[in-house]
Amino acid sequence: MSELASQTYTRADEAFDCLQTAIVKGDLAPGDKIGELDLCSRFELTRGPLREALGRLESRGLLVRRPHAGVKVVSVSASELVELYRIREVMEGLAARQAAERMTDQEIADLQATLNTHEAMIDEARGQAYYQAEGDYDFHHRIATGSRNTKLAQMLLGDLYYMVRMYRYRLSTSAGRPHLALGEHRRIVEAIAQRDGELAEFLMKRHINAARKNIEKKIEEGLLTI
Amino acid sequence: MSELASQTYTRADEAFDCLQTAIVKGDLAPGDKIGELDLCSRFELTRGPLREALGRLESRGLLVRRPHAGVKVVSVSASELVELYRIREVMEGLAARQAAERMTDQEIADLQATLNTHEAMIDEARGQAYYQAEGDYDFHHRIATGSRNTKLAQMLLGDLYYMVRMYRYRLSTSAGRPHLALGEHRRIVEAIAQRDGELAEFLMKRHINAARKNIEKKIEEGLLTI
DNA sequence: ACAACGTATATTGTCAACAATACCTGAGTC
DNA sequence: GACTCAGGTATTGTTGACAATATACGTTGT
Repeated sequence: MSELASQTYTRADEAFDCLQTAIVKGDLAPGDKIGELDLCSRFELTRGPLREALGRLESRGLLVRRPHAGVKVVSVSASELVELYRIREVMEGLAARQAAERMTDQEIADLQATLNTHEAMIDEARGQAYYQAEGDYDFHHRIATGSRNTKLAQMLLGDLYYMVRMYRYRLSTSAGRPHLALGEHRRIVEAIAQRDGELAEFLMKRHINAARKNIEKKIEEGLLTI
Repeated sequence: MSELASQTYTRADEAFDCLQTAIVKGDLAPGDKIGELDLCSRFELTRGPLREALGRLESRGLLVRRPHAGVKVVSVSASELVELYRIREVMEGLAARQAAERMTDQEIADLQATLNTHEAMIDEARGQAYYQAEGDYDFHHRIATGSRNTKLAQMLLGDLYYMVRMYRYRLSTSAGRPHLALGEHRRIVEAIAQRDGELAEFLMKRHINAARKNIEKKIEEGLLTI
């Protein structure tokens, strides 16, 4: 996760990663008032590094802290998930545009290669779950970093994606439309390969828009109330 | 700054605010390897809360930490400032759109009132600096919160604006075009008042685009190399 | 019986001492 | 003279104990 692996891995970093994955995977349910001591014993940590990690997580909006009252995982509503996708739409649109302008040919080739891998997985009808979870993440991850926009990548990779993945784990949403999504991914990469930033932005926005509408539909059907 | 003033203000919060303003105002120069003890004596703090604040700041990208090597304020380049404005363009565009859909009539009235205040200040030719620094910030702040998009507002207010303000203090950029900016602000508010989200988004994007081009021009002229 | 208050407890916030590590200085060698 | 390597030092990371506060419970008064 960390870019160039700062040789020494501090306890606070460890705590941060543990907590983050625990929150994302749903091991720490939202709304729970969870004590620091519980967390310490759970992750074999002491309170110092733990508190530092809690501060970071709070700053990223994954949990909320009330002084002397405790920490709880942020409770999330379905409508907020939709809001997240609206943000993704504009930010990843920008990322796609800049990626088209700035990615190296090698990076584009790699991106196409990952898409082929994903296609193979879907055709074999196994690992659909993988494709939707990690594969999709991988695709968007590459474009975010390919934008060469440090802050943009940081916001997408460090904030938004974790929140989206949190929802995904919790509700196993984003189900369905694997072939559809792959096709959309292909078109986006095509536009990037042709260095057509405007088109790449348009396609990416439409892609995420479609994902959002898919989620909204599920909410309508009452499958997604949190 | 904190939304509903959590009665008790912890030392870590204090440290966080002190450091943030110090960074934004330029009292802590970027690139400086600044020691924890120095900071402690400077802000009358102890290392515990300080470290917690440092973690939060690092998480927000205002400073970088290398284990056992120290903390330094993130050094920023002119090109990265431009990248920031590209992000602002799409995010604030979205904010304007959602604000047009969701702001209360009262909020819109307040927004118009602040614009009148700003105009009076400019006409009196005093407080231009104020208008450009705090006034502009105030305008964008209101729209961000008016979007009713929690995460969007959090990202704009908690991350992007601090970075932009950091640059502003440091280079006293964003100079010029006060009347121009005010006119653009007025048109945006008009669109919001008419509940025309699409237009509000378009105008906001163009507004920030203009600001970005203004900065790029200065960079061309060599006035803004960092 | 219900409400309000005061106390008790458990949890969080804070502090100061200890341990580990990166950087710097100096000597030695090529 | 320049480079390498080793040790010292200062700074950071970590720990455990202490202080402050919010919640919960029991008591008391109406």
